[in-house]
Amino acid sequence: MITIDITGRTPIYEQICKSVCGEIARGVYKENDRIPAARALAKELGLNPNTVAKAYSILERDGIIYSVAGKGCFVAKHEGKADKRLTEDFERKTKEALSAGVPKQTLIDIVESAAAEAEKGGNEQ
Amino acid sequence: MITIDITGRTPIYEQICKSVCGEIARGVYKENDRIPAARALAKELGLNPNTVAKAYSILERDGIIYSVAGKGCFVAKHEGKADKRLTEDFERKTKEALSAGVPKQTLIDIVESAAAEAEKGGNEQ
Amino acid sequence: MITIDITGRTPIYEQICKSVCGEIARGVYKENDRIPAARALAKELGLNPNTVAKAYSILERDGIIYSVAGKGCFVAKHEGKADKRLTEDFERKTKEALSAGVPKQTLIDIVESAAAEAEKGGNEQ
Amino acid sequence: MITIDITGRTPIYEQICKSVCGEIARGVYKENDRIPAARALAKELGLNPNTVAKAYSILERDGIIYSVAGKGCFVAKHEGKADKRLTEDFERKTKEALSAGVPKQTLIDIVESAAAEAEKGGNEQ
DNA sequence: GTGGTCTAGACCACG
DNA sequence: GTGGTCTAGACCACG
Repeated sequence: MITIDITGRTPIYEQICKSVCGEIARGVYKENDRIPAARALAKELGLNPNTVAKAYSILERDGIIYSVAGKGCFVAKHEGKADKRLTEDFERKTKEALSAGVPKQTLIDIVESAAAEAEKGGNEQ
Repeated sequence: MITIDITGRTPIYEQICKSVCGEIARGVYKENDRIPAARALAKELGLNPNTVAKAYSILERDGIIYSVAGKGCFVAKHEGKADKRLTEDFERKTKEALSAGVPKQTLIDIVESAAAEAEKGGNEQ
Repeated sequence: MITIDITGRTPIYEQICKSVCGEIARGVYKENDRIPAARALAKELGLNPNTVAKAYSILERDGIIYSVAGKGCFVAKHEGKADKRLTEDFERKTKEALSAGVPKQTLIDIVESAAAEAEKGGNEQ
Repeated sequence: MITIDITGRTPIYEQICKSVCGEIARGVYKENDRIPAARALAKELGLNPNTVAKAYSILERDGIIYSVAGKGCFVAKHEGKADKRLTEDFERKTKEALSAGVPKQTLIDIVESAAAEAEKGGNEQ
């Protein structure tokens, strides 16, 4: 399930990109699988079709999906790009925290406790 | 030293907040210490005074500093708020990555390698 | 109707915050209702847009409204924060007066007579 | 005991005025009593002498004290002006709250609970 | 159109 | 000198 947060600084199209990459990384969509039509997804999420179209065009530009006119969008042979996209924000924030002087161990502790909480919270997926 | 990154989505005033919190967390400024005058910092960074003033007023609202009109801004008894502010982005991105299905170990590996690189890169701090 | 008092020590942005909270508390705007666009309100009140924007951003930080860039500002699930904001100044002044030695009954008398006068003066609301 | 809050919007000289009025209203200083010398009070509170002098000159202008060159400042026949000064902020905030739509009873409840808390807290004075 | 950010510059009270 | 407030006006991303 894709959930969109209209509050906050992350643009909606970016959230869509992340969600699709997440589903690709988790194997929901495999290479050459068709992903949901932009218009259908827009309707489902109550978004402007242009917003979803923008997300898809970014994913295409990044080599994660490819589009076939009149057919739809499909997962490309992306060689891990989808996975990398999921962690690039995390990596940037890691570097920022480290350069601000936060000790490595503090960060690892945060990861551990977040993971423990996530495990406890829900066993879906 | 505070460095500002013009590119990217993080507003300048937010970067200033982070930098000041970093210096407080590292003990550069202790409780009731005076932090640099808004106008002086603006001049040093080549920014408009309003931008620094905005950052300072946010830090005051958050209880990390207090301002005395006509005197300056001082570090408040903030009870770890400065430290928390440095890691809250990291924590949010950790949770996002985990809920997207990224394995805990992948995140820890990223932290480790970023820390190794940071250590190699510069020995300041 | 929002009226602004230029004289006195209360900043304009604070008066806007109070006014908006008053309208939320009175039910003029309910949860998820859109409040007036910052620029429209500024024009109506003859103020600079930045002043209204400052008020709105404070209300957002306080969790009373949330903003959706490109859409507008909306009333948040604020759990009485709007009401509390309307009485916090009064409460502070109550405590100050009491600790200065003003008898409780004197304060109640003031409230009673102010309320009587307000009722007589105008029947709006 | 006079305590000064250097944070917040209330100027120091205004706080001094309030404190002196409070002591007059409570009968600590009676008509024609000498109040503390400005310079002595400044030293005691760690303030700039000009700040205390400003407070005293305002009290004199308002007819609450009178000064005798070379002798000091004394409590004037002020006919309740000192008491009124202690409640004028409270009265203003009462009116603001009422005009914002806060019910009279809510304000009275706040006074009652603040008084109850004050009684419980300390029995000094 | 909407909010978000930033620059530029002014004036003020306070101390 | 210092912070606080405000106006004026610009540019941007988003949708």
